[in-house]
Amino acid sequence: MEYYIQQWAQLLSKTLGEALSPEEIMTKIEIPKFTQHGDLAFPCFVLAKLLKQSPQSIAEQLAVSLNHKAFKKFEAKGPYINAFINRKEATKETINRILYEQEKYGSHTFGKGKTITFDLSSPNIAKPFSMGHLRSTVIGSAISHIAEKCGYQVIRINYIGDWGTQFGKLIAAYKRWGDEAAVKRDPIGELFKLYTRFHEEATLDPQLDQEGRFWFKELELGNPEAHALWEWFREESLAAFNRIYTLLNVTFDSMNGESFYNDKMEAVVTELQNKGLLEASEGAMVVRLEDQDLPPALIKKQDGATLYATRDLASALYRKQHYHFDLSLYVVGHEQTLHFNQVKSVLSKMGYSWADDMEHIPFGMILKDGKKMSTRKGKVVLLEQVLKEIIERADHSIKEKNPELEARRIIAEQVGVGAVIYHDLKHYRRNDVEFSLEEMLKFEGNTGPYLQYTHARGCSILRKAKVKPSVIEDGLEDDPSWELVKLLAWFPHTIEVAFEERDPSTVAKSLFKIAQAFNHYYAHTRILGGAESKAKLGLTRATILVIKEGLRLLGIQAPVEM
RNA sequence: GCGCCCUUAGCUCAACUGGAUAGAGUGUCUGACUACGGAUCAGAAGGUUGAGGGUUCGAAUCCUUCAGGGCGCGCCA
Repeated sequence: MEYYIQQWAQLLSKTLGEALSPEEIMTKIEIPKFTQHGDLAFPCFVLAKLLKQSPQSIAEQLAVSLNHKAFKKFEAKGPYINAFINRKEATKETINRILYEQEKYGSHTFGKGKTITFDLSSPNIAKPFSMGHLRSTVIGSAISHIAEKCGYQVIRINYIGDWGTQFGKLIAAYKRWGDEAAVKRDPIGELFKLYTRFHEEATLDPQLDQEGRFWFKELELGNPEAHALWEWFREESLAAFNRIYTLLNVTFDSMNGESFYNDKMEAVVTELQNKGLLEASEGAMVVRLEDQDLPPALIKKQDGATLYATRDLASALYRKQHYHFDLSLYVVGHEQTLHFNQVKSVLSKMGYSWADDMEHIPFGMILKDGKKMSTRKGKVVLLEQVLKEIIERADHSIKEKNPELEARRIIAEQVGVGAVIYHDLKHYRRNDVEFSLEEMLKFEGNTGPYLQYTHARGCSILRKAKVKPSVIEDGLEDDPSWELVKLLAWFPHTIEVAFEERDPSTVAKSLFKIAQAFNHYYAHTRILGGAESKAKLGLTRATILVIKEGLRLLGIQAPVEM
């Protein structure tokens, strides 16, 4: 599709006697909203000033003088020139390219030789895996796939929250009210109960907070009892997280959590000291950032224990040394924007210019009744519960619609999980989303299962056709197939935009449109048999290849039957 | 109080980053050949883009004021 824009821009530039460069024209060319306005449009307003004529008359004059073999015709419509692409040629080219490249279609090379580290998921041990963690996991994972498709080498880091005052609190809570057998039976549930109880009682009894701080300090000092408890909690939690990651089909290259940086923090603190950045303030150690219009970053607490900023500094340094990243992306909720800016600023002050290569990718929160879900008060929706429920529904649905399907359980998982992932990724990542189980459990309309269903149906046709077209000789011309082909042709560009914007929803939206166009096509055209059967089958196969690859980028499976 | 973000159909969201008649999904109502899989398709209804002002050929989009909401703002992460 970009090819046509280029061609037309060159042609326009030439006929205008180079009053505008092809590049300038290219940025102006747009895709018309209405099909009767053709495939590409050029608004003539910019020319009005240059040529001192009305845009309407410019459009009229230009339209008649244009001529290019890739285009069927050019039409003036008010101040616009509309271009109509030669469909037969374009459908053939596009379909054949997809059939030839298959799952490679849409790849780019601009990331070749460069490395990106991803900070994603990063759940807190001691807290259950919530819907909020789902966002970081799923968005981060999708962007990392998209980056790979653009040629980058990616390193997925799950920076587990396995260190910090919350462990002191958890240890204190366990020592007060804990029951070993109960924790063994249901680790996450029980630990979470202890955690919320701690926060409830701490509001009445400030003594508790002190106890929590005390135990964290002990943990940092290497107290064996504290350490053993911490280790136990950590293992149990990780096992539970891994169940979820398996379901979500997410993998990591590093599970180095915050605790990994314990022995690397003192070095950071001394470095800050040596560089004269550290200051005592109200008993704590801080780096002042007034010149950046930011509040000071806290490096050490009054009692000498470290804070998350300290650990984030240590981990950033480690990642740079270890992975030599060209870009370091942090997929973290937007409520941490300030913290992230502080960390970056401190690194800059330390003289590390690569701090500019660190990028926060914020996303909106999942709200409940318009409010943030608070872990501390126990008001969270647990991802595992939601997944369980939705897989059950998918299973039920398959039983009803496709009773003889084998491996129902596996497909049900793919469909259910696909619904959850897609529901998250279809929204622009920065918007807050209101949590609605009802909405998430839907399998109709703009949903993951809709895309999967479209894919399965396409596969079904190919099975019946008993041939797998790998090249077609003739193109197609009808409206429904043309609309579909245009969308398929834009797919590579979509990938590029999705990467640049670090926005998986771009891919999700494009897939939905493709599926919609295919279903429309399918409903109005007999694919098997008849004239142009081979081209139509080719288009079908091209479509399912793109849907499958697009879903893969989003982390969603594409079953051939469902 | 200060800073950042948000407000589009009943609901959930789009709109190629300033372009033609603001579009989908869902919900409501109505239809689809004994169908290449009905988790689909077609149609109807639904809007002063939170309010006012400004910038220009042109504004949901940029600037400004106001209203409503969210998040953050030194010992949580």
